[in-house]
Amino acid sequence: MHPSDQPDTEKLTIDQRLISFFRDGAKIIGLPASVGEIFGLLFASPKPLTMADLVERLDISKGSASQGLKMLRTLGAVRDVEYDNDRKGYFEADIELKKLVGGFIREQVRPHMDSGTRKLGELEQDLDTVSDPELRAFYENRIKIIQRWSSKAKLVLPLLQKFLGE
Amino acid sequence: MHPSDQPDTEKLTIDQRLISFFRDGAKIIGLPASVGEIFGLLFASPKPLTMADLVERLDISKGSASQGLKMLRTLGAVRDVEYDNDRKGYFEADIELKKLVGGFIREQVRPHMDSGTRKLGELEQDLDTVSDPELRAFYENRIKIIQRWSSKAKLVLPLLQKFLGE
DNA sequence: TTTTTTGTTCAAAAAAAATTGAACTTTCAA
DNA sequence: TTGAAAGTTCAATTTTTTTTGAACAAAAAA
Repeated sequence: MHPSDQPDTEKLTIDQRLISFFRDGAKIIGLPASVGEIFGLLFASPKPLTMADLVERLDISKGSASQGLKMLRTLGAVRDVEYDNDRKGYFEADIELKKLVGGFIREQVRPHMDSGTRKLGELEQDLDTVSDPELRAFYENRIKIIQRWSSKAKLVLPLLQKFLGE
Repeated sequence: MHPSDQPDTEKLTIDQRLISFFRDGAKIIGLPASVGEIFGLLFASPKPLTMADLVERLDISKGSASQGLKMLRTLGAVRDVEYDNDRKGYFEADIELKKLVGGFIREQVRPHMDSGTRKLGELEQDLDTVSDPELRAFYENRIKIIQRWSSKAKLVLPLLQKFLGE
């Protein structure tokens, strides 16, 4: 019997736990685990970190670190900061929920919604090609249903942003 | 030059388009493409379909059809119906947004949120193990930030459901 | 019964997505 | 300039997820 009766999970440090927390969070919203880990480490760090820090502390490749940072910057979840008047780039996690959610909606949700809206339009065009009147009426109704969903979805996003902003 | 000057996408039938629409939608919310296709075909069908219909019309395996239907039933997106007083099982798409979103939240969102909440609790426990007071104060603040996010998230879901329920 | 039809399960195969790392580019200091 | 440090890119690899299909189980018809 081992001296410690604590389960495995008890041995993790706070920063390891934060990294794991954000790794899981990233997977949930459909982002690569490495992206979540990078954000987690930055979030858990009292001072800005370099790409080399990420590579070392997360044991990931330079490629992953570079690509992950790129994605996080695009999402507005990480920002470049001056530090140590050093030529290296330093990074910091953004902690404003409004900004994080806003970036996610802008980069991940909107493009999908726009493409969905476009496809829906194409669908409507093609109604003319349906000759059987009964089937056509059925499809018309189905398309109306999706359109109702779509207009709700379009209202929800700004509402959500408003709710999360402060 | 080919006689038709229509691009490829113009040749699709309405049901093919609906299948493609829901395949994309499924991928976006992190469900397998086949699950989206099954829902799409059911949504596009004026009458209930059997598993054999799905296998034939979507050209998927019996295994995929069975698993996909299972998931869709769990989500409350598809229901069993009596039809043709036939021994076979017949299925129909559910078209109530409230129910679709509710099922998704119940099956996919809540479990993740609960696990996140648990992890957050563990994190808080471990604050005691941080001896450096400055670092500890930093972590305390970080955890507070996540807790604020978390309580917002917990308010958002019922709000969302209320908004979507007619 | 026995046979046929219907549906499920799950190990293996295929497909998709993430990650690596080496080659390349950029930037700055010497 | 040249060299070294920092960062990016992307084809190849690894990992993860999805899909398949054959074996199995359940249920009803013959």
